[in-house]
Parts: sequence; structure tokens; C-alpha cells
Amino acid sequence: MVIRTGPVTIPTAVIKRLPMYYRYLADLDRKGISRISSRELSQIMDITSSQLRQDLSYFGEFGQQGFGYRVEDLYGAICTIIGIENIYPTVLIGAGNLGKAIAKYPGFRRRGIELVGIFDLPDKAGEEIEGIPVYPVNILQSFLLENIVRLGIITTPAESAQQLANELVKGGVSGIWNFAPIPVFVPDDVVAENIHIGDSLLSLLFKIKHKENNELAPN
Amino acid sequence: MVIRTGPVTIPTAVIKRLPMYYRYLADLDRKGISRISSRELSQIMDITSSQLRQDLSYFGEFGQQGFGYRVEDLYGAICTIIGIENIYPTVLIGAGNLGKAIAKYPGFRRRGIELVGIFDLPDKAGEEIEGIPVYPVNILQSFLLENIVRLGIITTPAESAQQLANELVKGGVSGIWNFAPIPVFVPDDVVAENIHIGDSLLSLLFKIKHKENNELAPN
DNA sequence: TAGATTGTTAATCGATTAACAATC
DNA sequence: TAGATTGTTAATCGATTAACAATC
Repeated sequence: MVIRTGPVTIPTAVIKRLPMYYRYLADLDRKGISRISSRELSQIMDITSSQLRQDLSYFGEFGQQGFGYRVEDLYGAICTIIGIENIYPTVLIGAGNLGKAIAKYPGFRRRGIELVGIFDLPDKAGEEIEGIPVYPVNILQSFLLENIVRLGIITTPAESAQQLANELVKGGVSGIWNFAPIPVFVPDDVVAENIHIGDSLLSLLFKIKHKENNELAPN
Repeated sequence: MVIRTGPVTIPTAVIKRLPMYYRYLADLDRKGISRISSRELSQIMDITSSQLRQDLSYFGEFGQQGFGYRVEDLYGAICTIIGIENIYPTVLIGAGNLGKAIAKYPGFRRRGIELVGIFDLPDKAGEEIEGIPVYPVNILQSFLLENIVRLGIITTPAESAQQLANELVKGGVSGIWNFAPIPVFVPDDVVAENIHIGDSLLSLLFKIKHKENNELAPN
């Protein structure tokens, strides 16, 4: 098994599929399946086997002719490619319902996220969520100075999102996972993933509306 | 202004961008901007003006040569195209943190969602969330018989998701918005939107990891 | 060895962009 | 009218699929 290291340009379409590979391989591994061919896996994932092999080829050679892939190995390779093996010390800003839901998300730890602090307005400070203390947001700056934090999660209302993103950037995070209903902007050396929950709802409504007509490309 | 009605096949790439058009146009309209050219709007949205005009052309003619688009009209057209003007009576299953967060999502009503019932295990029944009563989930079936419900939202743990989806389908919903950390499967005449929250986290981690290397196609 | 399946090349398909005639 | 900007066609670019030699 060879994991390619050089500076190959990965197509964005391939990058978007990496989490899907992770999910299905994690599931197969959990189920104790040790070996799978590109044909079998592609059927489970509802893609073509060509696409599966083509995608993997951007990262290296993970299979064996006439045999297929060892699930555990391929799963490990995908984890390495995505970068899950690293630990990401993370702060969560916003201890409302959404913040709590995210803090309790079962896949969190598995993906390398280690929650080190939760922040909210002073009246919520002192609580604990999943064993992590809730601090008043006015100490966020100094907290970020004293602790190495790689990732910030924002689950606040729209109004405060951008300012908090600025503070996170100033505090040295590498990425921001933003759930506020407004996108936040960050400098080029920081990655922001703005989740537009309303977008997926609109997609759903559109598909419902156009289901009967043949206005939808088969997908 | 002409809205195309015939059975044109809309490319999936265009469909995926509709919510983005909705979001930006809603914002411009809210700000009181009444007129915009494809060049200006495309700059705000960080796409090309060609793409913007090409996308809109699948649905009709909404602009005026030498003038541009009236924001209000174009916004209204996008709403019609997506189908937001309809009302979608909706049930929410799962009154935990995520369920509560979704019930309180400010863009909910604006997109035509009308919450008519919330369901959870019997010990949570009797509560009210956003003025909507929480019913025990064992009466879901009869509730769906007595009420017209077009959309079901699932925010339960993985274990119960598929069974609840089955009940929703049996109860006649047209769509399911699923936040359980496992995809649900539905018959062809029902639309399911499975939200994989973990996927967006993995994308973020991948981008953080590969930021420095030139392994990412510029995007 | 014979059968199976990979990794990769080439062909096809779809999406994006450039360019411009039409026209407000 | 002159300037601006649309809607659309054609060219380019990128992503997917088919096919197969290499090989376990």
C-alpha cells in the first residue's frame, strides 16, 4: 500500500467525496468486514467502481489486483488523508440548544475534536456541558492566548458571529465551523466552513415541488 | 418577466445554487436595494456573471437589457421556482437539543415551514416548544392520519431514525429532513435529505491539513 | 495457472466561461 | 440616440465513465 505524498492537485469533486468514503469504510470496519472490491463498495455507496478507483488513485495505491481492498487498511488510509489522526483542540462559542447538540455529537471525538472550552454570555457561565465548563465570552481572548486552540465552532445568533470569528482568528485558530445563519469571512490562511442549514431545506422543498414534473435531471 | 413552465431539465449544479440565489436576493431585498446587474450580483456571490445569467436562463427571462434585474422581482421569481410560496405543514420528531434548535431556527417560517406537531418519548410529552405541543411518539401514526403533513424532520438518535422515516412515509409526507447520524431510505415518490453534519467537519479538517501544501485545486 | 480486480488511459459527458448579437 | 446589459451560443474546462493491460 502506497500513500502518495507529493504535491498532486486533488480535484474538488474528489475532496467532497472523502467524508463519504470515511463514513462507509468506518461502517464496514465496525461491522467486521475485512475485505471489499471496488465493485462491491461502489454499489453500497451508489457510485461507479470507476469513480471509486479513480478517486483513490489521486492519493496512492491501496488495493491488490484480483483481491480488492483490505477495509481496515483503506479506512486507515482515508483517515490519514483527511487528517483525522491529528487532535484538534477546539472551543465552542454558543451554549444554546445547537451548541449543546453539537457538543454531544457522537462522531465528534472520533474525528479528532477535543473540546477544551465552551463560551457564552456571562449568565450561562459556570454551567458544564459534557464535562466542559462554560466560560463567559469576554475571557475568550485571554483563553486563546493561554491555550493552543486549532478550531472554533460558532453557534451564536447572526449578530455576533463575525466579531467572534475575528477574535478566533486573532487567537490563532486554523479553522472555523460556523453555524450562525450568516457567513463569516476569514483571512486566506484560515479555513471557514459556513453551514447554511436553510439551504438544505430549500433543496428539499425544491425537490418536493418538482418531483412529479420531469424537470429534474436524474440524480 | 417570463417564468418558464415547460418540462426543461434543470442541471443538478444549477439546482444546488438556487438556495444561494435565494439567500443573497433576500438579503439585498431586505437592505432595500431595488436594482442590480448580473455583474454586481455575481461579484457579491463570488461567481461569474456568465454563470448567473446562464443559471437564470433555465427558468425564464428575468432581466432587462441595459438595466439589469429588479431585485424584488427576481427574488419573487426564485421563491416561486423553489416553491417557497407553498405552506408545508411539518412534524418534528425528537425534542432534544437539536430538535429545539431547529424549531427555533429563524428562517423556518420564512421558507414556508409550519410546525404542527413535535414528537418524542412519552416522558417529554406535555412540554411546549415555540408554542407547539410535544406529543408522545406512539401517537405519531394516528396524528398523521388525522392531519395533513407534508414534511417530517428527524432529530433522533441513529437507532430509531429508519423506523420513524417509515412511519412518516406511511403517513403520507412528501419529504424527510433527516439529522440523525445515519441516512434513511425512502421510496421513490418521497424525497429524503440526509444531513451528514460530520461530513462538513471532515471537509474542514481536510482543508486545514492541506492548506499549506498546494494539494488543493484553487476554489 | 486461471480468475479476479486493480490502477490508469482515453472517451464521453456535463458544467463553466467567454463572447456577442439583440435590445432596453 | 448611445451606453449598458441581457439572454444565448459556442468554446473551454473539469468530472465521470468505459475499457483494458498489468498483475496478484
